[in-house]
Formats: sequence, C-alpha cells, structure tokens
Amino acid sequence: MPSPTTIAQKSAALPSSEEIARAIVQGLEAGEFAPGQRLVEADLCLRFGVGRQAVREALQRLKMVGVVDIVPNRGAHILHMTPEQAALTLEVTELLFGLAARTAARRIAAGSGTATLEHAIGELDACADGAAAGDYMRARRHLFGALAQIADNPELTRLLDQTRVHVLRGQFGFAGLRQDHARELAAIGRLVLAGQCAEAEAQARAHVERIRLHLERI
Amino acid sequence: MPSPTTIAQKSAALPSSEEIARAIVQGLEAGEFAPGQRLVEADLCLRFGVGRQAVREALQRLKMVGVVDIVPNRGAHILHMTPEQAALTLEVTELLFGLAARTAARRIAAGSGTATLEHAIGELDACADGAAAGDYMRARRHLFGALAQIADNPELTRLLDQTRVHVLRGQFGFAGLRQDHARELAAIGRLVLAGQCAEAEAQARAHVERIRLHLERI
DNA sequence: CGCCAACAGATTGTCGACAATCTGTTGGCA
DNA sequence: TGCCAACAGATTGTCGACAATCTGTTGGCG
Repeated sequence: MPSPTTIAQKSAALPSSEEIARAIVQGLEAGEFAPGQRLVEADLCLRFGVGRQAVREALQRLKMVGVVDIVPNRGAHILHMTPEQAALTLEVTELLFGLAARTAARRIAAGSGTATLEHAIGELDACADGAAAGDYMRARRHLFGALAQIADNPELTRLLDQTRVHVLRGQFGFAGLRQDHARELAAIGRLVLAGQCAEAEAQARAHVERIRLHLERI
Repeated sequence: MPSPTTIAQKSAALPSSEEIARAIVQGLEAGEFAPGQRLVEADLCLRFGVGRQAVREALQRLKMVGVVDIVPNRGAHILHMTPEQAALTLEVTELLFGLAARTAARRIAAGSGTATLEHAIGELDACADGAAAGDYMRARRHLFGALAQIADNPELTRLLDQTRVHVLRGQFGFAGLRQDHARELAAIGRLVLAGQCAEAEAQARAHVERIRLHLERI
C-alpha cells in the first residue's frame, strides 16, 4: 500500500475515460473551469488528446456525481452552485462525514491502515500554519480517504468520494479560515485514532456545520 | 406536474443511454439480472436495439451509482451484495432517509406538492393489506420521490435516488414483511404531512434500522 | 505425465464518419 | 420598422469498423 492517495497508475493501462473525469475535476479545482461554463466535447477531445467516446463517458460519470449537467441535445455544462445550494449540500455532507468519523473510530482497533490516517494528520498539521490551497485540499482528501478506508463501508466510501468533489465546489471564499479548518480536521483525525466514536462524530459534524453557518451568513 | 414518478417521456426524444441505464435497473428489479452476472456489451446492444456507445455510457453511469463494477479490459458485472454489505449500505440509507423525512416535514408548510406525497401515501395504504412486490416497490419509490421533491435539496434528491436503487438490491427475503413496511412508510408520510420534523425523522430512521437489524440476524 | 508457449475466439477500447438537432443570422414581407 | 421563415454553422447523437487485450485451448517439450 504505497500511496495513500487515490490510485493513479503512473503510465500504464488507464481506463482513459476515468482519467478524463478525474482531469476535469482537477481542472475545476485549479479554476480552469468556471461554474456554468459549457463543456464542448470537441474541445475536451483536443485538450486531452482522446476521442469523443472517452469524453462522453467521462461526462456521463460526472453527471451522476453531480458535477455537470447534461441537457439532451445541448451538451454539458458545469453545474452552477449557489451559496444556498452549497449550504444544502453541506447538510448531507455533515451526516456522511459524521458517520465516517464515528465508524472509523469504532473500527480503529480492528487494524487496517492507521498509517494512512496518521499520514493525513501529519499533512494537515503541516497546513495548520499556512499552506497553499492545493496542499490543504490534498491533505483533506487524504483524510477523507483514510477515514473511508478504515470505516470499511463500501457505500459510505462511494458517497464520501462524491462528497469530496462537491466540498471543493462550495469553496466560496474560505481562504482565511483554511488554517483553522486544517487544525479542526487534524483534531478529528486524532479523535478517530483514539477510538473516541461519539466525540469524533460530534466534532466532524460541528466542523461541517460551522462551514455551513458561515456560508449562510453571506 | 402530471406524473409523480420519475419522468419518462412516453415515446419522444429520449436520451437513450439514460433509458438503457433505467432499463437495466428495471431488469435487476425484475430479477432478470442476477448479482455477479456479467454484462456483455454486445448482448445489451441486441437486447435494447442500440449501439455500443449508448450501452457503454449507461454502464459508466451505473458504475458511479454503484450498481455495476467495471474492470478495465474485462467488462462490467452486476455488483454482488452480501447481507453484510447490505447492512452497511442501510447505515447510510438510514441517515439520508431520516434527513429527507425531517427536511420534508419542516418544509411541508412552504407549499410545494403535498399532492404527490398524499398520492404516495394512498398507494402505500393500498399495499398495506397485500400487494404484488412491484406495486410496493413503486409506491415506495413514489414516497421517496415526494419527500425529495418537498425537501427541495438537490444533493439529497440525487443521493436518495441512488439509494432507492440499492434498497431494492438489498431485498434478501422480506416478502413476509412487505405489508408491515408499507404501513410504516405510510405512517412516516403522514408524519411529514403533519409537519412533525423530529418524529418523522425518528420513525424513518427506526424503519431503516429495523430492516438492518433483521438483515444482520441472517 | 505435467508444464509452458503459441494460438483462436471472444470482448473491450478507440477512432472516424454521418445523421439529427439546436443556435444565431439573414432575408423577405406586411 | 418589426416580425416570421429559411438557412448556415456548430454541436450532439448514433453507428460501424479496426486495434488492443483477455480467456480458454491446443500442441510441443522436458
């Protein structure tokens, strides 16, 4: 188990359409795709150097994840997310993140992969006193992944992975709070490591709710 | 708003790949596809009378929803779900269904579409004293749809719709309890209509938990 | 007799081309 | 001038064909 991040075989036999979907999300993360922007298939073909079939499959996936919307004869565009919708999304995220923290804390004794969790906590600590946005997002992704892995609930893992995508889309201006968030997430990770189910869940939910309330104040 | 069920234009301009995905889920519902069964693209093409592109897009969607698993050069197969995994899935379902019931109950005064909810409750009442499995599943789907519509939370709607698919896959042998379930769901619907947030959520979660416990006893 | 390599069939991954649909523009007409 | 119809460009929807990969089988060799 060398890499804690989502696997991406370095240069061999990738399903291509999965790679495209991932790249589009990364592009969204990097701000290259704006919400509401239209995604023309031909453009994506040129950009990624693949055929339209792969692009279409990637778009279908992103539609199911809620990243893009596809209107039948009119193509795909990045789903626009208003602060209100982001707040509603966080209502769901709160539940899922809480369940993940609680379940992971309950199973922490069962053995599997505390190493990845400790690694993620370390990254978050590194972000606690200033870091680039990309580093923080990566660290958070690692924490989510570690919790999902430990929780060992396939359905939760699936939904949490989708959630991860949405959270970043809800970032309307939290640049100032990034360090606080990193500290909070690290604390949650430590609670999980300590096996404190109830407290871990409560803190996880509180973390998400704080974000939601801050969002509703705009 | 004529049809409370998920829209399916009768015979005009269907996105085709979406139609295929829906048909596969229906086939699963009808028991024509067994868990673990392999889905060969060419077979599906013949069965639905479309090209492979549409089939592939449908499979990509179903993969994101967690219905099928796709192994890179080896095709797609229906995801096998053990009773243990079904129980884990229900842990997540419990949260989502509870949130849907609570939110719908809170917003019931806000106006939109109590008619569809009342309709779903009527269908469930009809199932309370004996009905075919298909009728019950349809009624339950309508209840879920009505709650999602009233809750008016896009993210919740999306995940609840995915959940709906999984629930039916977790039906390992509830034939005898079907009538009880119908009664419970109808009661939950009425609590929502009455605007009883807390009680609606509690009953919704209790309903799912009963199913989960029954499942773990096997 | 058992094991490994080469082969044949089946299936998936990818690309290019054509048809159907939509969007914005032009031209005619009251 | 203002409005509606026809048109051209762009984009999506669909299909067929070929290449790459995998699976199971056959044949040869130790």
